[in-house]
Amino acid sequence: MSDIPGELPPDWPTTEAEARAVQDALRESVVRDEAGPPPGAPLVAVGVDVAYDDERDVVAAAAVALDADTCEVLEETTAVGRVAFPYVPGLLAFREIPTVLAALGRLERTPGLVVCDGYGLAHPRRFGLASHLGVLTGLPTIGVAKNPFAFRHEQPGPRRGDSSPLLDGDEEVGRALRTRDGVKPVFVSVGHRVSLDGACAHVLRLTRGYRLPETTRRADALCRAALKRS
DNA sequence: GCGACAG
DNA sequence: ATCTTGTCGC
Repeated sequence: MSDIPGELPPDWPTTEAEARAVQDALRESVVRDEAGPPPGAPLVAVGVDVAYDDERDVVAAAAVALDADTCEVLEETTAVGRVAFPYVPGLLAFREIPTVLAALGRLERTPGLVVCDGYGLAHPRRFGLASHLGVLTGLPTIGVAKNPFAFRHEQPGPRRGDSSPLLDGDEEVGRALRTRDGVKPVFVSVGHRVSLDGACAHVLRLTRGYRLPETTRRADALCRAALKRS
């Protein structure tokens, strides 16, 4: 087994006020001055995602480890749990991380990079899901979101690889990155221990013929399947 | 105060 | 996220 803590810290919050306090306490632990794994070198890239059944109050998470060079699947794990937190914009981590951590903890390999669904530093308190998961595991993480959340951006150029800054006021908190010619961009932000340039480079490298990187596509498919089987 | 708002 | 059929296009 990898040495990822598969369980939650003892102070895991149950109320919105506690959750915001946890974010404020942990946000300074985000490491921003590491370049992260060099794009192009051998890398185990892990995608994580979560699916919900609010009727049954069930949540399923998946972690899929890929060879970043070939996108070959190396390993897949899942975990099922109870929905422990409502969806509140800005507090997504508290809804997703418990089950994601359980799935990650079942991985044999240690991820070189974790690709999350959502945001990292592009967050009202600069501590979105990807940053939170990074701080809890110590792993390099990035966030790839399908929507710009509350942030502004100019339309990037039309070609794959074109990008424009994602802005909170005048601060660049992420990037709108075109992964396919003429297709709506994805929104990339730093989670932990990776630069923004590196994050975008990895996203492009992990994207093969679809808008979303293979890591998130695989994780999305797997957690949905795990939810049905549960 | 009101609306918008990752998944 | 999830509810949901067909449909247009490469």
